[in-house]
Amino acid sequence: MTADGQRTGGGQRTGGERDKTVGRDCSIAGALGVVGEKWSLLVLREVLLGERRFDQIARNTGASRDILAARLRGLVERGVLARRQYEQRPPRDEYVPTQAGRELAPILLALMDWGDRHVTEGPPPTRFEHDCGAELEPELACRHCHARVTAGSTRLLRLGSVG
Amino acid sequence: MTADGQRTGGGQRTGGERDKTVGRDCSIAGALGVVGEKWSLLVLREVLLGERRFDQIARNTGASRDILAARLRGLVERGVLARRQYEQRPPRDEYVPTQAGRELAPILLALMDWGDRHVTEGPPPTRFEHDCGAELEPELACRHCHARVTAGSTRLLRLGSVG
DNA sequence: AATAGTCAGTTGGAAAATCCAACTATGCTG
DNA sequence: CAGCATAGTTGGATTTTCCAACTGACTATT
Repeated sequence: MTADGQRTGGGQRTGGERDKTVGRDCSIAGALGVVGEKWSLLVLREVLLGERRFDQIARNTGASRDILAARLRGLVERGVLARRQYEQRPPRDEYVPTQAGRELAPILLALMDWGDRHVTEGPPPTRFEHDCGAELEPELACRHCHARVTAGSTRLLRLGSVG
Repeated sequence: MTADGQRTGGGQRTGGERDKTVGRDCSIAGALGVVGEKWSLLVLREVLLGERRFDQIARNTGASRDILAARLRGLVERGVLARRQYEQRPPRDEYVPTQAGRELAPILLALMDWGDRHVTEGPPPTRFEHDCGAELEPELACRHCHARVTAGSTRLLRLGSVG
């Protein structure tokens, strides 16, 4: 689990193996290699919500404690979370998001929005308000023209090869 | 695997079990219950890229054929993909994205962007151009004020409970 | 000082998911 | 019919995950 996987590895391969039957060279696969394991994104959700202690994260995600310990270790290794002592008397550590971890927040919000619209029945269980005062309805936009980005509004410039 | 999971189920639970030690009621968990299994998002990537045949998807993702068959079946059941005959003479089916599936494209693009910036070394293996002519650099924006949405620009209005 | 409680994990063994190569099934083509 | 292509399925090995119970460090209580 030597924090490699990147470039060609990554993929969906859970462990930290070496490329064998790789698949397409692709940063989606790379990203999933870092946060795509079971429970990782839910752990990150809790941390971003401010829940930073082991027991709470375990309770709120539903992950079993051994897997949670493994995920936290992995996310710290890969730079998504950092571990910090927040109390000395009983020496206690907490997990906080790194910059890279905070930059996953939009992805979680987009996933939440999709889940609200396509899987959750009834009203959204969790809701956010944006700084502008409106209830958050996120959408992906182009940084340049600020128009919405959808499946049909892009054209492929270059495609990663299939290693 | 009765396409339930939703509301409270979903979670990270891979099979289609019933809530036991659920975790927070949350549409992120719900969404991951639909597309969070290993390989699902890479399969969707291929389908959205236009690769719609079994063998190609297998090759381009690196998933083994049995798992791929299970994923395709699951994604069709859950309404992310649809199966359609594209040829009669040798009767052949292809997998195409549904509307819900196409609406996952922004999430894949956001993941790709994050991967480009935080895990892939070197230049992005895959690049898109937006309709506006600029190379795509996606960001999450508020549908109302069109400002960028980051980890710090939202406030929690309501939080799903921990079932 | 013993006892109990909290927190953050670790352990061992069972269950489930994934991997892999080989095989089947269907229809076409020569 | 033999050979090829596509789309899976099968069986068995390997890897992950689950689960409950346990450890270890420290604090609070009596």
